[in-house]
Amino acid sequence: MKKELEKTYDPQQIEGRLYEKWLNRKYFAAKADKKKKPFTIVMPPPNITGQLHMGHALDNTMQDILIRYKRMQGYEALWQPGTDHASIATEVKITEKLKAEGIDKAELGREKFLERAWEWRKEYGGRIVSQLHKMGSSADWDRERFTMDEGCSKAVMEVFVKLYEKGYIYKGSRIINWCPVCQTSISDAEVEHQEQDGHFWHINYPIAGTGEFVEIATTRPETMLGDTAVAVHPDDKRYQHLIGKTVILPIVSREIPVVADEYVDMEFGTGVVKITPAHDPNDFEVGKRHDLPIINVMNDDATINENGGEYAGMDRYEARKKIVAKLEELGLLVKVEPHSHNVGTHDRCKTTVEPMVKPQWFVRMDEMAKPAIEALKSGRLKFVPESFGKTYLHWLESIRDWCISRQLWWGHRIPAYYCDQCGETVVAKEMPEKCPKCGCAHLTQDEDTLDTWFSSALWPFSTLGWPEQTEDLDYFYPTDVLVTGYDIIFFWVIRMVFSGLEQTGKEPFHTVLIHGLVRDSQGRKMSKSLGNGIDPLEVIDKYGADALRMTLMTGNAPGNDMRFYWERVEASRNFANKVWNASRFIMMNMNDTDEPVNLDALIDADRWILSKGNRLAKDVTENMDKYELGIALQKVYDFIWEEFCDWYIEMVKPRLYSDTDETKAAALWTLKTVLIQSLKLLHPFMPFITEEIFCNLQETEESIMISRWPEYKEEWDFAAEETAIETIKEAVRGIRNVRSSMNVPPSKKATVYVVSEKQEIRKIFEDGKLFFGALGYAGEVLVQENREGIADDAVSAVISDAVIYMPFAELVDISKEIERLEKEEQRLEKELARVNGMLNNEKFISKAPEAKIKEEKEKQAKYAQMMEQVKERLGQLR
RNA sequence: GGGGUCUUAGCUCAGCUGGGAGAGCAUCUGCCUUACAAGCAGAGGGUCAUAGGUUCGAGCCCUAUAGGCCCCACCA
Repeated sequence: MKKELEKTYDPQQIEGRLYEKWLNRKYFAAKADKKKKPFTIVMPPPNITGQLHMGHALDNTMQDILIRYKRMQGYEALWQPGTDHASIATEVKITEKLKAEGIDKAELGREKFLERAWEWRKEYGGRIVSQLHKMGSSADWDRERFTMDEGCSKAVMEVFVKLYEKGYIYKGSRIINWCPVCQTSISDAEVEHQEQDGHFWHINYPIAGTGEFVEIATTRPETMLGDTAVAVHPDDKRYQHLIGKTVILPIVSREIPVVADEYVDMEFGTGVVKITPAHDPNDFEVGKRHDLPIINVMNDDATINENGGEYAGMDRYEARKKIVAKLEELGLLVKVEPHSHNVGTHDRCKTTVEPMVKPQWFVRMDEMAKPAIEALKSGRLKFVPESFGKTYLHWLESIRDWCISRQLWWGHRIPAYYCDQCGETVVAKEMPEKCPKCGCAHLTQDEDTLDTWFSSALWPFSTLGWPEQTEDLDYFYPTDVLVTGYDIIFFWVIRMVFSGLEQTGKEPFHTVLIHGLVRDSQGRKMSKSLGNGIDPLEVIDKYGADALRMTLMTGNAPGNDMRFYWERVEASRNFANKVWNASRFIMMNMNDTDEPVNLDALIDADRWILSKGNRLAKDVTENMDKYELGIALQKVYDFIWEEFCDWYIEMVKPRLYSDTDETKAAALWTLKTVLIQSLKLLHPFMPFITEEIFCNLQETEESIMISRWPEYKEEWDFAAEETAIETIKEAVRGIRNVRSSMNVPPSKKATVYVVSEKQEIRKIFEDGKLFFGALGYAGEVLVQENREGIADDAVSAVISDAVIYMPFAELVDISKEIERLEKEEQRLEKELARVNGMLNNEKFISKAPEAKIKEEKEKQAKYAQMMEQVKERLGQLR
């Protein structure tokens, strides 16, 4: 006897057990197998500081769905997992923790700090991984990597040295974004522009040797301490006479030149700009063109340094106040206007960044951007949805050099060594024994580490063994699909593409599948500060991983944000329960003799559902291949709930409950076959419940996840039977409709007459009498050619090619019946008007495709026929 | 300033290559029908933002407008 299932589905009881089973049986393991085609996804490595949030849940669900789908299709599917050291995020957390213990990072020193960091990694690095297990993620965990493990570090050194030797990596003193709180440089991508209300201070600068002034406007008065020029537009008629003169910088009393530069916008402000090369990227460029001195006036924590004279030691904003006050006192402050402008902030700590000139390492982007642009334009790389390709192109086309050095300790230390004696710079994978120039044996390694994204840019190939030419690299690389949120296209996707192309000559993947953000029910971003985040683990505890996965996948198109509602999780859980109970029903009715059934033994209803399921497999596969995961899931959902449960199972019941029915075995075979097929289609989305049912149903331990994905079968296509059953469904709906409008309870059975002139229609109902009667609450079903013997006042439902009559002796309400028929008449009139309109249009006839015309003609005939019946009934009743 | 995207039922959203507007939730009416009340059956509810255009035919393609969101950008 088959094992009986519990009455309601309880995910808690099965998820942990099944995941253990999958792990033990090594189902997730992929190996290079030349007989199979590979399919590879690299998991975006979560930060070791991280905890699973909805974004991870969505991201990983999508990847798991694709991996499970491809695995079932017979691909050697590798989902390569790992974690990211997340240099700055982790360093900040460790520093905070140290602080709480009363330890100062600087006092602790680099060595000891790194020891603590590795301890941290050991303690927390596995946390998020075990949380991903709860989602059902079928990644090959035995291959788990870490961006700072030996292999990845080796890849980083290799790339750094290669790019340096090629001249693509260089060190230079340039203006960079500096975070005064994190005390490190950051890249352009890490700067977030925020609109802030500020002021526009108009200041008079005295022109040297005259009693005149020139009025400049600035949003950051404190930077005037570092002014080394004043600029006007070369064509500006107002200021021609000033070019070449000098002005006296107020407060500082430095004499600085007036230069002409096209950067100045004559229309904006006063048309005169103060130039501070050390603290503004544009000014820096202007300074370079005019060979201006660079005077840095700030310390690393954004306090004013010794170049700021009496303001030294003050915070930049305090200095601003003091300087404005001083200018006012000197009578040089012309006016103050409110002004809103964009301020660059550090995306991690939200501190306003300070542009500063510092020696940093950069990656030259111009050459490497070209093939990355070409990859998209040629179609070798594509985004889903496509529109993100434009974002990608736009960024690459206007890309600037990438500042990769960070003044942090946790990360890959830059492999540059400086000779203590002659100062020579040596870039090498390992510290050289002596200076190649002067032979000195004392070299010191660069103190800086690399941007965390430098190592993640190599992730698709470093995890597969590169720079070694491993079998895995050869087999699994290039990978196939990259799944990620649109928020990290710039940080990560672009850098992987140009790195992949530069190092391996190939795009690291052919498709980038983009998803949006999971927001709260009010559409707000989930965030710690708002406290509106929903913990995926809580959802799993309450409703199960399958319900969470389904919630994240339904009703959402790629790239769009979605809102999280508990109601939606409930709906998903309800579906799981539905699947569970349908399976339970089937198992309750199965007998031990599992005899094979010939297709010839099937009746119309069986063939109908088989045919529907067959086409479903085809449709779902097409959607999956187009990455329309939400649509695919919706189709499986609709099929299981409506067609299979609400219709087919109900049709089959009278046969199963009868001891004498000869088609019982056929019914059971069909139930089981279609259920298994549906479970397989559902498995990528809801792995746990499908596994549990599949194994119970088949009495096997062999997982559904390694079963074959359903394929369309020609011999399961039954067009005629589909039409037949659709006719019966139409009749059943008609009956239910009539009964419902007359408030007839289901317990009240009636004789149902099916009247049709067409022999083939009568046959359909004769063949399906048993279940048609059950679905239509019929005491008895009589199929006949005309309405002989049927009371005139019997209620009726008109369907295509037939009329269904139900005599309710004591319930008749003719006026209601007429009302209903008149409504039907109106509906048909509208339909006919539409169809006739089309078919009477000569242009439609001459231009529309033939198939469409034929379709409309068939409809016309059908509606006309129904209309005739309705009119006839109305005539009789009136 | 540039680019993207959205505007569809009361709410949240689907809608594939143009060919009779869909789902979930909510609402209303009946049902404890021996898989499931986390259920079954039925019903109501939409000038698909607005205005033009292309087409035999537009929620879908093109143009403009309005509003929302997002990204990028060196107007000090």
